[in-house]
Amino acid sequence: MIEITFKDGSTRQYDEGVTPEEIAGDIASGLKKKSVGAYVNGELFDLNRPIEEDAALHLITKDDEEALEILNHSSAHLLAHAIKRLYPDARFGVGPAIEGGFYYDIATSESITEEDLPKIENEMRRIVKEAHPVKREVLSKPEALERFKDDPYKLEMLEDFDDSEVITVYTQGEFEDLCRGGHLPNTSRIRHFKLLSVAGAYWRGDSSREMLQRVYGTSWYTKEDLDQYLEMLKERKERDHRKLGKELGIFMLDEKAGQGLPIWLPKGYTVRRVLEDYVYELERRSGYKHLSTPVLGTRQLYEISGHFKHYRDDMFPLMELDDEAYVLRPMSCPHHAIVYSSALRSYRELPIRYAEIVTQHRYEASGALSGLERVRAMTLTDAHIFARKDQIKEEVLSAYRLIQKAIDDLGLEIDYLELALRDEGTGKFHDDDELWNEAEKVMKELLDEAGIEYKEMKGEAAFYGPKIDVQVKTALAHVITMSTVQLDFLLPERFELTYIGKDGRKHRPVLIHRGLLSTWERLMSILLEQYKGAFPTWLAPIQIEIIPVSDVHHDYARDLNRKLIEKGLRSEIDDREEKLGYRIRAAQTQKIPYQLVIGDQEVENDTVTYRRYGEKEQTTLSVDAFIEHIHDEVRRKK
RNA sequence: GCCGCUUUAGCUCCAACAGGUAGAGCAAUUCCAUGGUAAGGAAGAGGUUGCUGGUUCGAGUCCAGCAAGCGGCACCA
Repeated sequence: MIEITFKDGSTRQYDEGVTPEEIAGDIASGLKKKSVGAYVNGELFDLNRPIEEDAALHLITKDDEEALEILNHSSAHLLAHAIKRLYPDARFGVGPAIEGGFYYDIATSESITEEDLPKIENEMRRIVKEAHPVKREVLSKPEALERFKDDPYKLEMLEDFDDSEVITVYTQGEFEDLCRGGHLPNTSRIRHFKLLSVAGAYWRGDSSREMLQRVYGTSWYTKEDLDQYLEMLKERKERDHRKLGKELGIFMLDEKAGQGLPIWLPKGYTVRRVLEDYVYELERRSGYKHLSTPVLGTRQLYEISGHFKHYRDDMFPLMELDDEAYVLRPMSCPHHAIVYSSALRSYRELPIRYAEIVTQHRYEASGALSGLERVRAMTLTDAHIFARKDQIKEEVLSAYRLIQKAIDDLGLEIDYLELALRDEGTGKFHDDDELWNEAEKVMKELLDEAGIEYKEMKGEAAFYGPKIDVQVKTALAHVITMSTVQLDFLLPERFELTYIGKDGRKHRPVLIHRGLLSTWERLMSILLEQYKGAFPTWLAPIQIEIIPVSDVHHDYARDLNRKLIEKGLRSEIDDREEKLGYRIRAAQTQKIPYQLVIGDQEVENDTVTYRRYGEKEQTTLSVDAFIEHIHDEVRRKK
């Protein structure tokens, strides 16, 4: 007999070899149905895995977070099982559960396309119906090597195991797979799933190795959950910034203009100008000095900075002429370092904060380009803070607070922070250990002291130093890097930057790189998605659409339009010879925040009647009250 | 860059899917209708079917190469 201790501290006696499933059934039949796995002394157990010794048992039910992972993981096996039947020569890489679903990496002689997915799904359903028990088996490494001798990918994975490590194999019907588990005890427990797409994926995530085919799918415990997830995917398409950007005239891409080189259309540029003005003012108030530097720089400049050595693959190639060579700048820190060094600096001047709206060019891989989200020419508000070492913490934190404010003003939310650190021995980072250790230590300290949580990301640092990346989540759970604060001890060395200290001697300042709101391109893609194209009034390219009922109201409407524009508002008039309903519909489709219908009543009383985008209610105000109303919204960034 | 898919009028198309020489809706244009909160009516116009080759008597339809876009991977603001 063994003793099982439950969550609430109570205990019960069972025969040795009892399974979590049996125990669940012993407690309540409903619990047995709901259970999908268990923790036995903290170790993840399958429901049907025997417990051999006294243990603390925690059953995982469908309501627990881990439950979906178990389901998706089992679904991946189900997928592989079906593929193996349909493509007998298939070999398998890895097949994990991921956020929102699962995938399996597969090598077949015949390529799988999306048209094959229904066929594979049907086979999966057949295997579900066949209700195969899922059995776990422990093997020694030599046994495992023998068992998978025909599967090169599994063999390669096995090589990484220690000889002493527990290796497990899961079998369902004629299909078996090397796998850590846990799994549902029977294929019949997978019900509501759908295969979503096929894509290529490098074996072991290594671009120098062969590419496998990855089939993506999603699996849920109820039909409602599955439908809801599929609905979310549909909604994501509806909100896609590329679709909205085209419909609303925000930006365009053109093959002849160049891949990854977006063109800002008048409406998009209007929004961008509002953002630029906003950021300029925000920075001015926060002690930043604005300047402007060129898009081209000499090769020498980027050799000094180290970009030429560490960043060359991301740069457009050299332009050589006469005796000089130039590059399109990928970053603006070298220019700002030059400006810093153009005068003798005193410790009293520091920190010096330079900000600039810069256009940068980066040679992004063609396959990485995507709408406004990944481009090759980008414009952003970039800043570099030159500070004394004793000012680092305060400056990094105040940069972070500025970021928080800007993100909040835009109606977005910070999801989490990443602290990107270096990974020694990759060659991606400069090699002064002392500088690295010091920089990483300060960053951790200041975050810890301020009680700010973060995720450490090894190997994600910039080549010149560690960085704090601010991740923002949109309305559709789309997480993206929005802002960054980077600590750099290297460039000040490279550019031999100095300031005169209290002691009359020269000292080295530190450089803090600060990216506030990503790039205007990426920010626009996020805002389009966030607001589904319906910009808040302060950002909207057209804030007011005036629609005169008929010809007799044109003069009043035009005067009104002029007046609104005069008052700094973005107003437009639609006096086309079309029916009222037609023009109202046009204004609504363009998601214009305020739609003003002007008829006899308005002309007579010198008023406007407006309807907000998406609402039915109509409000009549005097012209002056209306202007004040809009100005108030703009001030409050609504 | 890599794997797969896609590419027909300004936009959107389950039009032309046994290869016979291009069809619709919307938008735009002109005319008629002067209309109070999401599409009034009519007419005409608009395409070397992404580009370059090939197969064929004949190619939007088949084949090859290239380009761009999309889904991922790798890379990343």
